[in-house]
Formats: sequence, C-alpha cells, structure tokens
Amino acid sequence: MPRLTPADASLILDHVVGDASIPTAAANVLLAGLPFPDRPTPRLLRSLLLRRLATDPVSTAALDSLQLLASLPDPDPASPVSAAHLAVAAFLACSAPDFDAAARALFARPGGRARRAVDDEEGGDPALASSEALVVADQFEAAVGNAFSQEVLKGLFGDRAKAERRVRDLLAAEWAAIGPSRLELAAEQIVGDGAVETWRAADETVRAKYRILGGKEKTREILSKIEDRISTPQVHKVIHDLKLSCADLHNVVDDPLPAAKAAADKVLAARMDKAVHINDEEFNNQAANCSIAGPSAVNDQGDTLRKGTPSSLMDWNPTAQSLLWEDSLDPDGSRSQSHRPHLPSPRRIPVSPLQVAENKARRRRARRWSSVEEETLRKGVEQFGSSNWKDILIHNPDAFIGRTTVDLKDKWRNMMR
DNA sequence: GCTAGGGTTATCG
DNA sequence: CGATAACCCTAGC
Repeated sequence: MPRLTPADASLILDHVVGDASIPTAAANVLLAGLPFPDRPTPRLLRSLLLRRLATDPVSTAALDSLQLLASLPDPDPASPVSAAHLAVAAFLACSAPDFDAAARALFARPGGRARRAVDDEEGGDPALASSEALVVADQFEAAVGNAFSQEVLKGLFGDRAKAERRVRDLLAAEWAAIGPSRLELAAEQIVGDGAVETWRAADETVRAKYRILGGKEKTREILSKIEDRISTPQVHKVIHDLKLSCADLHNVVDDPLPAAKAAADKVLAARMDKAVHINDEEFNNQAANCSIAGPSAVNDQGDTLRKGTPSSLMDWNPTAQSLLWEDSLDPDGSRSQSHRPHLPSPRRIPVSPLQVAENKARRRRARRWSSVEEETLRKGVEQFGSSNWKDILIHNPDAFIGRTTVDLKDKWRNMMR
C-alpha cells in the first residue's frame, strides 16, 4: 500500500483532530502515526491548541496557547479568548510565590508579557487587546510593592477554579465555532447544496470519481437536477423547432424505412426457405451415404476417402453448398463470400443454422490465470480440500472474478499435471 | 446443484 | 504442428 502523502495526512488530521467528539488520546495516536503537515490548516492548529488548553488550562503554557490561538486567522469576534488570556495571566501573577516579580514580568511597561499582548502601544494583539484588559494590566502594574492592592487583586483573580472556568468557556465557544473540515467542505461540494454546479463543471473522468463518493442514489438525484436546469425555455424552443422541421421534411419526402424493412423481410424469408431445403438435402444425403451418425462423422469421412471415393467434400457431394450465418471470418480476416465446405454434422441436421447461432452461447474468451488466482486456489484447496470448489469460490469472491467452480476444478487439474 | 472427467477450442513456441 | 491451458459438456451422485 502506498504511503500516505503529507497532503492526504493533512486532510485526515484536519478532519479528525478538529472533531471535538474524538478523544484527545485517539487524536494523539493519529498525530504520532501520520506525517505532520508543513502547512497545517488553521482548523488543525486551532483544535490542537484547544486540546492542549483542555489538559492544562491555567499555566504559562496555557498563556502560550491562548496567544497562539489569538494569532490564528479568522478569529471569532465573540470569542472570550481575550478574557481567558487575562484571567490566566492574572491568576499566574496572583498564585506566584513572589507577586511583585510575577506582576512585573507579566504586566509592567515596557515588555511585560501580558502587557505586550493587550496594550496597543506595545504592539498588542487586536484579538487580545481591550480596554478592560488594559485597566487590569494597569492595576497589576500599580500593585507592585503595594500589599493592599495585591490582596484585592488576589481576591479578584487568585481563584484557580474561576480562571479555569474562563478557559473552559473559551474552549466551548471555540469548538462550537471551529467550522467544517476540508473533507466536509469537499463532500458538501460534491453531494451537498453546491453539487449541481460542481458536477456540471466536471468532465466525465471527474464525475466517475464523484459517483463513487456520492453513491448511486445521490448521483441519480444530482444528475436529474442537472437535467432539470438544462431544460430552459430556450432548450424547449430548440426542441420544438426541430420537431416542426421534421414534420416539414415528412411532408415533402416519403419515409424509405417501411419499404426497406419490407424488402429485407422478403429476402430473409427466401433465405430461410433455402437453408431449410439445404439441410433436408444434407440429411437425406447422409442417411443414404453414412450408416453411422454422431461424433464419428470425421472418421467416417476418413473411411470414405480410403475406400476411393472423391477426395474433396464438394466432390463427395457436388451439389452441396453451405451458407454462413454466423459472423465467421476467413483466416485472412476477411468475411468469406465463397461457399466453404463443411463436414456433415449430426448437430446440424435437424435444426436451422440460424437457431444454432442463437441458441448456442458464445464461448468465453480464454483468460490466463493470474499468479494471485493460482495462489488463492492453492490456499483454498489446502483449506477446503480439492472437492469443494464452491466453498473455495464463495470464500474468495475478490480473487476469482469471472471464474466458475468448474474453472477452479479445471485449473487445479492443470496445476496438478 | 455440484463434481469429475472426457471433449473441444484457442494460444503459444 | 504439437503441447498446453482454458473452457465446455454431461453423466452420476
């Protein structure tokens, strides 16, 4: 099996990892097994960050995840990412052993980490910046060295459960807004509302692929919609005009078809009479010349030759002629116009050559057995024995396509020779 | 209905 | 043209 390309792996990861109902443990197995795409989709990155946040919601790493989340394209304006980011940063400052150091590192100007993210003047991220965030950053900056302010802030932001709740709210909102995967979008184009336009723009090769993806019912439904859309008033007018011009043509020209058909029937009837007559003659000649009928007819001919009778079959019966009703070709590939001699055969005696051609099924074209078929047959015989061709066949429907139990038996016989 | 075995036909060297 | 493989026919269970 060919190895999965990074592009295909990207589609799978985008679809599966971005599905909130897939447990993170399962998503991690996929991530470990598939090549990670060079350019992951925003949906994949978003879902990875959300999964990381779910396992570790209020830490420095969570702050990283939130900042990355805010930097992804197409942010949800209603997303609580800003509030969550602030809640985590504030909790980290409040829970640190050294409030002053932590508050400075996070909120002091210039360069405090959370300050840089929420303050426009520090080049803040629009998705994280807000007037509320700026007020809180200022409060933390002012609280450095101020025990009273620190106690107030700890009361407001020092609760881990509260900070985690903020992050969880964010997770729920982001998962809800994560949108369809690339595969879902593609499926929507092929079998969803946009299907008619997609199918109409596709050539037959591409449509063949769509048929497999969409299934029989859906394909029929879409194609019928395409037909409907083609039936515009202009199309109806063209059809109407064509019918009118046909009627005009019939008025001035006699339709030659009925006369041609009658002539053909007449010729056919005459040929049938002649063929039956010839068969009767053949039968009578045989009855007179051959004492034995059956598969030994060829040998009978040999006997007649030895007895000094005419050396050619046409000599043997100078009045005999054969008609070729089947699509037989001469060895040089051209359709024979001559009357070919043929041996008297008991099968031909009582019936019309036409009936023979119609009733006898055409022999199947010989198809070589593949090594896979041979191997499957070997294993089948090993498993079921060499008298259970039906079992071997029905247990290997994929290997023995177009083979019958008799074919299996014959092939085994050949293999054992 | 299934299998075994003989017969027929096509293909290949 | 003979050998062989693939396929066909049919008796017997």
